[in-house]
Amino acid sequence: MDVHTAILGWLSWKPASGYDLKRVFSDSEIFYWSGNNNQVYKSLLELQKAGLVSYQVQQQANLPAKKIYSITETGRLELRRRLLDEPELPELQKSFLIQMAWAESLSDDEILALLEKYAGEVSDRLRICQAQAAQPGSTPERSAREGYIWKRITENLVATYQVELDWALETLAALRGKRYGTNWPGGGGDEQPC
Amino acid sequence: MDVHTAILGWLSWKPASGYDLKRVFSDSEIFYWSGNNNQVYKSLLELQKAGLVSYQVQQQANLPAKKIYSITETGRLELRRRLLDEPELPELQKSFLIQMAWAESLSDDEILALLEKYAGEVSDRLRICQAQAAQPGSTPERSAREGYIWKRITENLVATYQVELDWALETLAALRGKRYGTNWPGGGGDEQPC
DNA sequence: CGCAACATGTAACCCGTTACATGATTAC
DNA sequence: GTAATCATGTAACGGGTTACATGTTGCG
Repeated sequence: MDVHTAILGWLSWKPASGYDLKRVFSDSEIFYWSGNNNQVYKSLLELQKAGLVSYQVQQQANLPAKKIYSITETGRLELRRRLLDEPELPELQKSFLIQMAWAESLSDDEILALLEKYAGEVSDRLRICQAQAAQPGSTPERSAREGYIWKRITENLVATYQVELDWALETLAALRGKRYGTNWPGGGGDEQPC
Repeated sequence: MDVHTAILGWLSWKPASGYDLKRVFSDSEIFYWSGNNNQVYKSLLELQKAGLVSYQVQQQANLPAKKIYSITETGRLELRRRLLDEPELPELQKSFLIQMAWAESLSDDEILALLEKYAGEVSDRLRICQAQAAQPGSTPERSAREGYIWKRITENLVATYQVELDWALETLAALRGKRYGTNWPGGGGDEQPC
């Protein structure tokens, strides 16, 4: 999934400058992966050449001029086309699992320390996501449907980090108690401590 | 989180050829992201130059010769060092969420179709993960601790896909029923339908 | 004075993907 | 015969990251 789609999507909501886009992407949990100068400015140039976006220069007193980009009609069509593409599975790159996988040469204490660190970081991130979910106005809500979808998007991220945290804490507890047996806690093997 | 670590890790369990590594990585859910010729063979050359791995050529009747790579003592030390690195947060690239985010220009039916497709694919992947969890011998179990950790790794993936599936199904149900309100189903906002 | 925020861009690099190249054997 | 598996590699490309380059305003 490329930056172009993310930019077209955002501009289909409201116009923005390259700087705006860069900031909003790198601050966001969903779009973070396209939050750097190079991509944004390069993509905007390409999109503009392809006629999918256009811009107007806006002069500002005491601040540098900015290029306000808007999506064109062609751009809207192209975005629609991309939105209808086959959905892709999430790409999970959990490098921590690789660390765990080959941790046999580490001591119990070293593994526990890693897991604690991991749980802490996941927990921090979880709280950030929950906080972002709370602040209004930063997401589009042109219809009840759209508002609901955006709520679900943040819930998706929260839920994802939540299972990750649960997983880490349960693994931690089991390793601390040296409970290596066949599924003491629940029974089903799933993360749903009802 | 590079391929080097993944390779060193695997070789710390047992020796393998480039071909073995490539196959085992691309078939795996955890290591899939390093499953291509180029990376594996290039990494092996670099690791060997750095003295972290060594190889012996093994001739085979009726089959091409293969280079069996083993980890060196230096390699083990280097691996240990990498295992103790700060754990990284999982990198979640859920391009589907971007599709949902800007779906305002799509009709209800189009969005429902996307969600159904997504749920189907996640469900398929989930079943693959669960199946892989069942087959023994493919993962190291040099100690009860290691066996447990590998079990937890597969459980992590299963749990991750499970929340994703639950999320898709609940979103689907809500959109079908046009329930855009504030959290009808549970109450907490979390994915735990107890 | 130095640093952060505003604002736009470029250059170099890393790493992963796709595709290409070779060549023997086995199975359909 | 033609495709798949075994086995090793290279080349070209794409996309994302880091760092560089430039210039003003405002804050501590």
